[in-house]
Amino acid sequence: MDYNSPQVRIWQVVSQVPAGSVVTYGQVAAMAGLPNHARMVGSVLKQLPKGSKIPWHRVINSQGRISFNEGSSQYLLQQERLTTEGIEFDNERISLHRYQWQGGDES
DNA sequence: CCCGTGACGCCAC
DNA sequence: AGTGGCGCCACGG
Repeated sequence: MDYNSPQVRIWQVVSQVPAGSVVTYGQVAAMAGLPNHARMVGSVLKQLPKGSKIPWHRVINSQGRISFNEGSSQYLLQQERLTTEGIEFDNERISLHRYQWQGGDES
């Protein structure tokens, strides 16, 4: 396993996002050293094994919305988890201004 | 190998 | 605010 592959770096970034905060796909890509590769983040998260501890639900799109189709079981699961962590939805939208994680937590 | 698809993001209308 | 086009690129057929 290549511990410096794009997917591993993406996992590492997402893993650092604290409960109660969110990050956008593009932001994760940039933080992982892959600017302009937001799509890859979605692709990587999609492949996560189902029992994964990685907090994939804290990743939303740049509009502050969940990227699954509204009403899908996945959408509901993500929304449920975020709500549980204290994140508020304003008409299906999350205020990035209030919840977006700004990193700066590096060691 | 070519092509459609997609958990994206930006910008132009 | 909605729609469409494009850049990006991993995946599956």
